[in-house]
Amino acid sequence: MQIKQRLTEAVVAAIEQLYGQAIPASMVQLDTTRKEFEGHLTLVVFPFLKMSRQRPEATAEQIGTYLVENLPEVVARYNVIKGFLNIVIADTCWAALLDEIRSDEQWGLKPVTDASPLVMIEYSSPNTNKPLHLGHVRNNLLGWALARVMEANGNRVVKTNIVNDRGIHICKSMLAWLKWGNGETPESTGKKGDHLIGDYYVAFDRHYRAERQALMDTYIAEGMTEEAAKERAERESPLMQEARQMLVKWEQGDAEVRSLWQTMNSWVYAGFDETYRALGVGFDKIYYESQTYLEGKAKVEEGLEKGLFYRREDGSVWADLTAEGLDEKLLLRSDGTSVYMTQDIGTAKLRYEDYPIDKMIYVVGNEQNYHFQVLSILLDKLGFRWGKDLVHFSYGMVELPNGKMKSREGTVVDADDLIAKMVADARELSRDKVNRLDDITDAEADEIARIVGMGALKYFILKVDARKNMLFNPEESIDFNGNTGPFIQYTYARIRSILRKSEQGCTADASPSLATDPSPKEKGVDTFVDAASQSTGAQSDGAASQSVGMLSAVEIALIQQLAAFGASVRKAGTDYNVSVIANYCYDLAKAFNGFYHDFPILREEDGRKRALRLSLCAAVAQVIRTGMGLLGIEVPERM
RNA sequence: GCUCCUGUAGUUCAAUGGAUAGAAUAGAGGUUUCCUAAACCUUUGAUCCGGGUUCGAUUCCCGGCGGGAGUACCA
Repeated sequence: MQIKQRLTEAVVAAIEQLYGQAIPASMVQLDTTRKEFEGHLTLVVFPFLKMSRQRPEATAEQIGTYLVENLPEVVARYNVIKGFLNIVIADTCWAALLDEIRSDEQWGLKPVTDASPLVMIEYSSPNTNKPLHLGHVRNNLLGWALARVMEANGNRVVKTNIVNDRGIHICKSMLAWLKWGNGETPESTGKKGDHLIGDYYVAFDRHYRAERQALMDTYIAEGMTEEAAKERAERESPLMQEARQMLVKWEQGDAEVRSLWQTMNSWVYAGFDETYRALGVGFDKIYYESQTYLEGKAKVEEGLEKGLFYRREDGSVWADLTAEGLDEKLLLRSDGTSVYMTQDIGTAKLRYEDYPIDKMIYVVGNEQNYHFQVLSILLDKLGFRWGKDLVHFSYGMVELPNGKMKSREGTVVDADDLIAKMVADARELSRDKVNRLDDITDAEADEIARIVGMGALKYFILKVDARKNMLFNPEESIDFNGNTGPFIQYTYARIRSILRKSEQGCTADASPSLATDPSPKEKGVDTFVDAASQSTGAQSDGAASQSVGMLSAVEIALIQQLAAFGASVRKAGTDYNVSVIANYCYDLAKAFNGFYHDFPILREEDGRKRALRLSLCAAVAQVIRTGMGLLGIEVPERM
């Protein structure tokens, strides 16, 4: 924000001049003034007391006087309360800022160039044996939003997905399909492929449990302890043995197994694509574990030769991380097959070859914090430039009222079901309100319901700090009122409605509406600055709604909030916290609604005030659209 | 046991070490001949406990207590 920056510089100069001390800009703390005091920005003077060697009030007075004298075009006046210097910014500054916002569609975002750092973000990363559930939804929405936020902070972003397409889990589904599938396909059943495969995964588990239980009962009857019986049953279960054999065949490249594997995976991918499309997420580059796990093995062998790792007598390969305060970590099993960590190393190798990565971000649940701590150290040892500083964007679990979601126990909230329900609810809700949109077509109503339903779902998830576990109660549907996505979308739709009306009105009576001004560049500045400067004689007594010339306190507060957008984007980027943007958008919409309720816009008779308010409306709509866009949330023209 | 994360109104969430801890929802009450009432206004209600650091602590440090996760030749 320009105003804040100029003030900061002036304060640094003031300290230099008054107390002869050079201070870093970071010492200048300027907060938004609390609404019970007069002022826009408040300087906290406590940090300067040691230099001034005076009481807080006296210090604040001195700095305030300096600012009024040396920066009169910005600082209109000030007041002091204890150690807080409340600064009133000149109207002209706010008016100019409004024009600045309107002149740049991308306002608040940093541009990306070829020289920008390259950030790779891995997210989604599904297993191919079951459909996506609410936990994946959180991952996908966070990953997408984080990518947008990193872009908005001036980074080139590559979005990537590592698909876990091989392993025992997919063999279980394959086996179950062979045994009980009767040749079913997505076409023959009309089921999405990922759901069909998921059903077989569950079927396998059901049969396996029954089988295991029967074996256990036999062993216990033979006199084994329950624990020993369970262990033996798991080892000797014919179903599980078959699944393991299938995995071995897969690794050996058995044509029949590979062919089935490919067919079933293709069903799953078609299903995933549909879900990804509904969520509005996508990827620039997709990796498959079936293509990376061998690379990982090679990389581990390489590390073994360099003496970074060691081999035990049974043939397994380990990394000793006790020097780093961690344990020893398995990298290759005694039979030479790879583990999770091996695959991540292999994936890293391929990515390293494909892109000049400056920073790598993994969007993965917090249950894997330890894994990424280890991965970072291993990649660093293996010579990956970005390994040491890799970011594990660790997010919390989505919990249900009765605990965690468990695929096998069927206590999951299915992504497709949830999406369908949100859109259906939005459609249902809009039925009561369509009377005001009487010319609407069914297709348009469907599209609005999609935007609003998805908006509710996305905002519900993204407004929460990603690190925290969050609760989802399927009994209570996600809200459309209050602090929600639709609230913000509604605010946007209302503004758009006003701007449309003003366009119609403008062509009719040629009133000075900025919303329809064909050349945004020539609008505003003169009009607003003139209007505002004529009013500088007027004094505000701080009463909330009293106008200061053209700009009321409420309008200035709105502009000030708009001005803070860039800072929110930066904070979201440096903290890797997209919820900052969600909360910003809510606060802005909330503030606008108050303004909308109390102030006439189209009905305002003073042409210049009307133009200014329309411009303010347009700026709010613009920032809401940009901010929500960073979250991957669309905004409707009507709703 | 050890490591990490986390404890804020009844509930779901906010608060770069700053002024009287904000919202939403639920509860109570109000607002529509007027630009979209998915809105607006009023009201009830909270920092787990004990120390420490300092002008100032929900925030940082130490110790408890509660919740979650990890500590697999699973991914």
